[in-house]
Amino acid sequence: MLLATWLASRGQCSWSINMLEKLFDPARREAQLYQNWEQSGAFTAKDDPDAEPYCIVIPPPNVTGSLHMGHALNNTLQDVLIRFERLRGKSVLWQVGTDHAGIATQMVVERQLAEEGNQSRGQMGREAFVAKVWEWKEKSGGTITTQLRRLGASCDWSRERFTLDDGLSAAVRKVFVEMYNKDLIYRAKRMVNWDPHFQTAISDLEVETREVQGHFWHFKYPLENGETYEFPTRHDEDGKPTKWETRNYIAIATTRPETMLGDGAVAVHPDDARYAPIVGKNVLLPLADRYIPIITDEHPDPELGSGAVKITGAHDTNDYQVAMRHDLPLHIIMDEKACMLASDIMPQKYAGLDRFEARKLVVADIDALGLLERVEDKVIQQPFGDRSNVVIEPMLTDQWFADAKTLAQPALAAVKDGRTKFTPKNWEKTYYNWLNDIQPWCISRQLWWGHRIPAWFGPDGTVFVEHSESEAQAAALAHYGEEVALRQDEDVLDTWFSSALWPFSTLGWPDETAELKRYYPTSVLITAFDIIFFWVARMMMQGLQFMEEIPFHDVYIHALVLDENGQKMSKSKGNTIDPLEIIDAYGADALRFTLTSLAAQGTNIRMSADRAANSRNFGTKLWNAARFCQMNDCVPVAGFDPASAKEPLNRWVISEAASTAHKVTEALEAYRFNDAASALYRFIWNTYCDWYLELIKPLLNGDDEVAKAEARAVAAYTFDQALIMLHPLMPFITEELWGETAKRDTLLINAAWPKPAPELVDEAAQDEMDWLTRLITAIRSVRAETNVPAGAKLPLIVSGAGAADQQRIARHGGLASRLARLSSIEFADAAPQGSLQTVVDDVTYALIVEGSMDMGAERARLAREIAKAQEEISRIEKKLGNEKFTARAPQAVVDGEREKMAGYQSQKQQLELALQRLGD
RNA sequence: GGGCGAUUAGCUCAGCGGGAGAGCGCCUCGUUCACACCGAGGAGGUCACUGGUUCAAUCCCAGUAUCGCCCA
Repeated sequence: MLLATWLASRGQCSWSINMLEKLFDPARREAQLYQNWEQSGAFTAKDDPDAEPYCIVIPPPNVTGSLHMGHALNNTLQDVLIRFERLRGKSVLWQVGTDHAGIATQMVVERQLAEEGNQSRGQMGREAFVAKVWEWKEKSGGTITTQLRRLGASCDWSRERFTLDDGLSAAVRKVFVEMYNKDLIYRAKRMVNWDPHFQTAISDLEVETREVQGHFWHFKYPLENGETYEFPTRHDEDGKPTKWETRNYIAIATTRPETMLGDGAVAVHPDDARYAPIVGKNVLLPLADRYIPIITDEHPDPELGSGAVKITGAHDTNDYQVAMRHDLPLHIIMDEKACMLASDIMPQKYAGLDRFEARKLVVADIDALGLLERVEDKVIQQPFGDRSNVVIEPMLTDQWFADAKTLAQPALAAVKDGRTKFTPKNWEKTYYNWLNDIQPWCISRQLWWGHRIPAWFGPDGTVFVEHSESEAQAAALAHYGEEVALRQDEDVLDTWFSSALWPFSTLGWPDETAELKRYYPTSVLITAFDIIFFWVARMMMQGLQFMEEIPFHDVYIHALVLDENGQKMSKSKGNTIDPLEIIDAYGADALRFTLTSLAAQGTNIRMSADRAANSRNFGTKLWNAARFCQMNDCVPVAGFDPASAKEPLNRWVISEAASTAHKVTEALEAYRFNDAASALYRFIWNTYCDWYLELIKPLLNGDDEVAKAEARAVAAYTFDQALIMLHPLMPFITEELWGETAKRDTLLINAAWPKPAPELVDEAAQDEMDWLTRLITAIRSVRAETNVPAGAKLPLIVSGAGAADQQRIARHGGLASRLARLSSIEFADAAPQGSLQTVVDDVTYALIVEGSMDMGAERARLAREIAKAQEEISRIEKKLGNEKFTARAPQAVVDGEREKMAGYQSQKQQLELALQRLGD
């Protein structure tokens, strides 16, 4: 829609007629403002070949997700950068979308089916279930994208992608096939983390190791044929055994007793002399009634427990390594639900029992045999599924793996040689550590929701990895020389497998689209540290593999959002702060500004509603400044050139705006979000509202039409500058004010960011206004501290002023009078007796109070001031007295100190005089 | 066990080799024509500790203590 049409169609095309309301009402206006942006086409990437491209791909939220504080921070920061670069005129693409979240989504839909009393997943079968999930996705999958809109996220919704879209699915298949053909993907029987609840393998990263209170059960495994050996029970200081006992068993300890049913050996360290006599002999595995050997291996730690460990090759990662080294049998003793699996080696009584039931029974039975030596309480490290929250079981299963080690090498190199940079830089170390120590990546999942693995098996188990079933059939025909029935692998791929392709698959790969050409590599990836391994590293691997180019130039790692007590927010703790509640209460701008100003590099963020209220107040301050401008006809003047301003006051605020623009630009370019926020806060609140608007009031109410016109133009110009610069952080209120304060050619979202303008920085004007504000502050301070009634207007006598100061006073006396409540200003040789005095830059300013003044308070105040000056003098004296300092410090620093010294000395002198003049 | 980070005002946190800062809270004063979601003024800090480097250390280095996170 054309802007003019749009402006006309708004019910409130009233900028020149209606006063602004007293407060901005986010709840009433945000949705409309958002819609205006979206409908104006501002979110869609410009097709301007001259514009520099700028692209961010969103970390795709789970399709099941709803907006939490982490999302709010993550997307606020992205939107800040996106809006900033859009204002700078770049061709901006914020690529948005969601991922299918295999386990999470399947879980949600299964739960829903159960609640609605439907058939279960198993009953309805794969095809019907997947159809149900799609149904769910269409109906409920868009929650988070709606919520992102409420946050103000200006992403390109026209390009929204989903990891299971046709295009992205084709990309996944192509990647899988190519990696398989390059031996970067293979199928193997290996130890994986098995989640008995979801009944699927999960990756190492989806396992959370927690310390829990557990037990260490010490069992005795009797030696075969009743053999015995001498086991040392006491040692002297040198570690030589001094006492022995005769044993007919070997003691082992375990935290998972039920696994003993699958033991293949007992291992001791080769250097462990205690067991040397029995190495190579067999022990009877109790309950199972099997004999297993005692072997030596480097794995057992002689210091730990008895020094002997049971080896369950198929159910423990370390034991698996030992078993492989010694060719031990791998007895699989559990099924996919982690129930004891009936087999030749499984005693009947345990078959079918849940692992924890089996554990109790095994312990009881061992005890009954007199083979339970003792039970020790022990804090153990236990693996849990991060989604299922059940204990993960290491299991030996057939899975597909990606050769992460090979993929990692280019990914490491790209960061080492600086093609991709992390901010803050220290995260690079984390990235290196993980990639250097990377394990094969298990990419198959025993789920139905996801990208089904494009592998088909022939009757004899030969595998054909192809893009489609027909291609697999063709390959099979070539292989067998006849048509055969093929069976597709049942498994789907890890969701992260498709997410790893996100930066290029969303841009159209494998097609060579214009977007891919223009926006890849993307500019920056913004994410939290907990996703470096899951996602950042994998995107690096796959981007370098398939695009032969890094996926992003920068990676900005932001903090976690904690609650106000510094605790990680979690639903189970009940300490979550819902970003939508903050938006409801204070507006999206307030939430965004709060998060941005707290987003300092390298530290976590503590979020509380108080902070949001403060940000809301900041918005209100801006709003009221706009009302003030409106009331005083401060409207933008077409073609106004800020360099043409004459009044020092105006030149000063223009100067401040320019240097704020410089600061904010630098801060955002360096991802120093909090610095950008504080520079804006300072400029708008402290400079513009507290001083500039106050200072122009006399002008606006005066008769000098030329001065008035300049003040109006400058007030409007600098206010516009503030709106533009604040827009990335607080888009709604700034856009509203932009539209309400003047007739505009464009929406604020498409306005032009201030260009660097060093010529607008006027140091003389800055000095002069700095002096004026210090003078006003000094007089106010004297008045307040000596309890002068707030409303009283006092005469001011200036003494000791040179020509320059006299001129300044002549220029700005009126302003000072108004802001410091003076009735008159006169010059004199000395301050009158019994007046209130203050010193600014060697000049004494005396206030004449009528009647009796609070002499005690004034004396105390002057004494305090003098003491303060003396403190400074002493400090600098000490410094200047140090010959090494004057000899070695840079001349400018030494000169600076001398100057300061002189200043403090003369100030102190003046103050002492003032104290004298006060009389007794 | 390995790695990373933190320790600055009552609270939450910036800063970072040459004069200790912000917001909130607190105290005093103030509703005159943008704003009480406000204005003016003020109090409050051996910048965790111990050493070292330096003319100069809150800042750099080493160690100690406490706390937090990640990995095994």
